[in-house]
Amino acid sequence: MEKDQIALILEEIGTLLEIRGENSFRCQAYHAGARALRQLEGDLSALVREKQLQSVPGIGKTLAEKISTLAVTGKLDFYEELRAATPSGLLQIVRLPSVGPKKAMTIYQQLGVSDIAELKAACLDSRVASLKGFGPKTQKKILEGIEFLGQVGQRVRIDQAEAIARAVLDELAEVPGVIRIELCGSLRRRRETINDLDILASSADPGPLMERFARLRGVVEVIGKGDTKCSVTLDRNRYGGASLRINADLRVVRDDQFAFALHYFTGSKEHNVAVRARAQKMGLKLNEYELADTNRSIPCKDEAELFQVLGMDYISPEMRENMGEIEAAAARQLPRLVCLEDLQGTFHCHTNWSDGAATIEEMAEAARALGLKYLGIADHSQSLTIANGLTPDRVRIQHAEIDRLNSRMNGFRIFKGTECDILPDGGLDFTDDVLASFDYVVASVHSHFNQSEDEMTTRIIRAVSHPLVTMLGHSTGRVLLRRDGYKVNLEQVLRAAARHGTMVEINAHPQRLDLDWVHCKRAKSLGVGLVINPDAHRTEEIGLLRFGIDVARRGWLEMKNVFNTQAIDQIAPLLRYKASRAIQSPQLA
DNA sequence: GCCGTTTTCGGCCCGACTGTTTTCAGTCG
Repeated sequence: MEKDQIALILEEIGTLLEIRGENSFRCQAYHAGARALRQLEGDLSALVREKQLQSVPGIGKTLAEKISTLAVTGKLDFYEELRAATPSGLLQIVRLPSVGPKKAMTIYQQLGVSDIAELKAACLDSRVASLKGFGPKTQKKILEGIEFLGQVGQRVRIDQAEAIARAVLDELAEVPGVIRIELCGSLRRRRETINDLDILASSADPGPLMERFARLRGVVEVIGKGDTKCSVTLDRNRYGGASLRINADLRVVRDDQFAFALHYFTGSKEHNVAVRARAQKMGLKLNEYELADTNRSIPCKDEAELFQVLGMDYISPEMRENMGEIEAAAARQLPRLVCLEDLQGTFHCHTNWSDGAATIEEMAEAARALGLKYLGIADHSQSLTIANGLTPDRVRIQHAEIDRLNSRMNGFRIFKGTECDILPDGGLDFTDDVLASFDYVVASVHSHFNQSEDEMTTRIIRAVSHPLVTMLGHSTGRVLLRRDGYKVNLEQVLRAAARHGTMVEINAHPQRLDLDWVHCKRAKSLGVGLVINPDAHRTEEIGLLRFGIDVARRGWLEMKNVFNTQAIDQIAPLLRYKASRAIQSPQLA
């Protein structure tokens, strides 16, 4: 069984134990274990085989045994027994807002209600409101929560969340008395999908901000509102887009509390716990309002000062996942993360020669306008007829066109590339002599997504082992929140890429964003070269590169790990390097 | 259930808010 599946089971065990009223720290341990597993770099089966699971923070003796059992046999008696003893519908019920494990258990024991449908019926004839500790408002919230479940998926893509957040910040910034205001939470950490918006502001007078927030243009419901904290549901259609709902929280603090609150509400939770533990060891107390020793508060005007007092270098929000960043910051060994301004060009863009909307020249001019020094054109290859893939004859004509454009583009270079299909058997969609006519080759899977994991892994490894393949395109084929990627053992693919000097793409399109950040970090440690590509089909999509930078930073990448930070005069010889290396070392081919 | 430069036992974040109460339990982040 794979680690993501096992993580889901650990999470479910944690929730089931909560419903049964188990010690909350024991429940937490299962949730923490699930998260540790998800963020695990490298091969789970190897860790299991070598009995090294316990070396992973958050996984102790018990969890290591249970994970091993699941990994090897795909079954776990402890889990089966828990499931048998607790109606599975309760797992849905505890996810409803304002319902937690205690209320779920009360509903089950007092009313015999064990799934959402029964709960809805119980609310409609007011049986829920009559329970001790419940009332009409709770019942109404539960009903609304059931409706909400029907109409929305929970997470939202980062680009969508960001657009709504910008509109909200613009409205709030006008409110008199606002001193500082920032986005926090997973959006500030630049995760690929976002659950809700967290906004933090400082002001000596929170009242007007709270009022304004509850009346924002996008608000369809006020979930809760106090003196310093307010929660609302926003709908994007109030800002002119298609309907998309997301919850948003605003917290207002005094300005001298802002640095602590910003760190606290940025998270991640795991990072916060670890930082607080570090503070405790230093005899300090850290919470969302202050840092203090036994007799006095230690003022910090911003996060940089906060980290400094705790003996650490500044940790960028993207790295705050308790994945080693605290130790690295304390040892003054944090990487200098790559940033958008470091990018000199990019390699995976389409034009109207295949399924893009713009001409080669328009794409090149758009890239130049963004400050880039070169652009790689990688239109689809011949077998992708649905995207008007290029035949070898059209490739030759396109190359002549690129030569013509290059002859008059001062200080800018268009590189000749292809996004060449990886055929079902791992072969490539052009013959070697055609492939050799390009400056570089991006190899991608666009067909036969439902091969077995072994077939797909073998297929992709064969492609990245080819001496003329420069980089692997979108490595999992996922479309975020719409479809999972194909089944592939990325660990093996990354190892093959490292062995053959083939780069792996970070696809910057916010609908895709593969390689994900965990594998990105793994690729770095395996010595795989990464390249950030927008997969642009229109001129304005070249700007999507910034979402690829987010992934790179979450994956701890530095300039030297990202190929397209190289200056224009370095690029051409480096693109030829792999082919020449293969010729010199034929055993690699 | 995890963890250890004060601990192999005893901590593990805790404050805001809501809805139900009439002083507080449960949820949430």
